[in-house]
Amino acid sequence: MKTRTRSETSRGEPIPSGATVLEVAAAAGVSPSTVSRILNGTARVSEEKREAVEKAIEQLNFKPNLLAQSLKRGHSMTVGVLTQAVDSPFFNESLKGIEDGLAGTGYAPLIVSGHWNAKEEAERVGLLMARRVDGIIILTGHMTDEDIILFSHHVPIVATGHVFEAAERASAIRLNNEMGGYMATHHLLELGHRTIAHIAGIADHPDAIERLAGYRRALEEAGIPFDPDLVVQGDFRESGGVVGIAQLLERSRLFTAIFAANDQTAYGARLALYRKGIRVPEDVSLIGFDDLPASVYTTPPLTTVRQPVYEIGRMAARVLLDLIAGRPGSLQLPQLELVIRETTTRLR
Amino acid sequence: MKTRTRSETSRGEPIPSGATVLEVAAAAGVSPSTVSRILNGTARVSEEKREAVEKAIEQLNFKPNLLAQSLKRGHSMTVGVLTQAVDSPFFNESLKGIEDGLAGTGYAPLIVSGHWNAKEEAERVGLLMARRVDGIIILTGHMTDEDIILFSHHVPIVATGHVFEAAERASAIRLNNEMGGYMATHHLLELGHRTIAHIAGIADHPDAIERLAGYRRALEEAGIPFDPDLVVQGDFRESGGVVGIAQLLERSRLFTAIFAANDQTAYGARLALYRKGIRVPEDVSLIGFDDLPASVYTTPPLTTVRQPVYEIGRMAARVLLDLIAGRPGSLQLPQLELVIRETTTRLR
DNA sequence: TTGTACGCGTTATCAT
DNA sequence: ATGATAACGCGTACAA
Repeated sequence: MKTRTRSETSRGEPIPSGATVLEVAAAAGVSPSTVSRILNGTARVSEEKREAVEKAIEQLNFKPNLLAQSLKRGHSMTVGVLTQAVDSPFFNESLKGIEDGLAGTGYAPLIVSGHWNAKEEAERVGLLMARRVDGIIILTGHMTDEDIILFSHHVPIVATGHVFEAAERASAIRLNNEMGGYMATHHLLELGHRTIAHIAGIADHPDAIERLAGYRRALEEAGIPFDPDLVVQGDFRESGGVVGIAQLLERSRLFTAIFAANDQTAYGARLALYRKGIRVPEDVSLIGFDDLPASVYTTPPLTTVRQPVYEIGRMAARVLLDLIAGRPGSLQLPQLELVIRETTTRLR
Repeated sequence: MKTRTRSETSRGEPIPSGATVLEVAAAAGVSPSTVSRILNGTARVSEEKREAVEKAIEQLNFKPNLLAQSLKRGHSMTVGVLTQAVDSPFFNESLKGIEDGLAGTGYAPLIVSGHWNAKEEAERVGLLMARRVDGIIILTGHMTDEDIILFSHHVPIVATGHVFEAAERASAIRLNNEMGGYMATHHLLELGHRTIAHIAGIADHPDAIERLAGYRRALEEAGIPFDPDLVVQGDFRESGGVVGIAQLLERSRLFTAIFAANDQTAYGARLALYRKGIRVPEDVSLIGFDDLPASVYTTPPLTTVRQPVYEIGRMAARVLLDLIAGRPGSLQLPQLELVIRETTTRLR
């Protein structure tokens, strides 16, 4: 019969007990410093003491107190992540990228939400700093670039959805959203559409503004005058798409295609169209922006401009790690990509 | 002109500087203990010193180092959350509930992922313990109940998707999944369906097993013999729904309705049916389980059994807070609820 | 190679 | 009411 000498899970994972280096040292008959040395491989230790200590560690299920370690070493092995909403598929794609980018580095993400509120965002970042995170990733939001730079004087920061020039300890990861808006609209134009509506994103968000600019540039290039009646305000969420379609329909412009500022907006638009008995893509073509995982499973699957959200998160993590380590932190991002599925079709 | 005496954001949020109580004490001409007393309101302090200290705090932008506080006080004001996938809408609904349940309490969630892997889950929980979280919320997963009880000897735990009896410092939040499976199937039966397929969840997951049991009970009650050919294995994800439909169709049973083990499975099934030109709900009725936010926006909107995922997260947080405070921690959960939308219809 | 003593930043105890 | 001192658990300079 196998004797269970220490508490462990059914699969053999030891369960940390809360023992301290002192107790381990006492049990092994050595000094605490020797235990520390063995733990960190910071100096040579005689074989017999090493064995004694390792045995004691195992028997006591000792795991170093990361709080104490952090206090002593001056870093917490934690990176703060400011997201806007934990229930948003868009942000969570990035979160997954961050998680993967951090995997195996010993760093753990501490996630807080800003809810698109500049004041709340700043307060959350302050919280992260009080917890002495070693770096912060900011996923878009409404804080000003100046504020971010200000914060970065105290802790390295990587931000997405912001446009500031890279500073000493601050990097902005940006995609060419203007180009994305252009690509989406251009795709529609190529299919023969001439009356193309746009449901925009959050009013003052740089991404939203740029996508709209791309939409206008494509139109202009095709010699089609910009019609403000074809553009309605959205909010990057499904509900904005629903409302947007309602408004568009009220204005009684006969659009044949819609460019939604993001996929979630497109989902809402899709539903509103369905409610009105307007078929996609037979009656109206619909294109989104982001390529969320769910867009593969809509009916019909959504044509969209793929934004490498996951990769952005992953890259943000790597760049932040660079910044923390005092390295320059270069970034090379994948490009936007048109993903043609089944919600867009040639105008009959 | 307003003089800016200290560094702050454009909206007036002060930026923590990393000053210590010692520096504040020096600047105010008092002892560190007095500063601490004022910070924590732990004893009466003369008005003049209070003012001096508060001024020093403001000028230095002092914020207490939570790491040091935690070490000293013996608790970290952090609760660990073991989720399975940060990119899953299901788990993120709960995460949102947890976030809200923790709001205003000073506790912050530290989120780690187990990826449905018992070994990884145990390892992650160990990590959380090393970081000295004050409690842990486990969102389903594959760890055994015994392991969870074992962990709970060292730190309070609230778990969902597990069935163990409440222990001293461990609570399991469960819904009646069997009833849910029954409700879904019963709804289909009421609509006149007699050949009802089921795409199951993860093979050995208690929730999946119970939902299947509910399906069987409803069938039995209606006097319909159970047909194993109508049940295929899924995995709680969209891909499982796609594969499930393919298998079902191969078996050439002429089902008129489908009960998918969860909404994501239903999404996949919906797409597979669309690909085959099978209309929902005209040709086949489809019902899911969970009522994810996205289910409102599918075309057509998905009929499903609403599981109060958000409330579960919120409740988990409150119960854990109780456990941490040494209170009993009672739970009273909202019930499952049939949400009839547009993917189910009466059999012609 | 090993141990002692100190400091990380905070709070609690004990004097005064 | 206030200050000096010890302690939380760990890592490390220094001494041996």
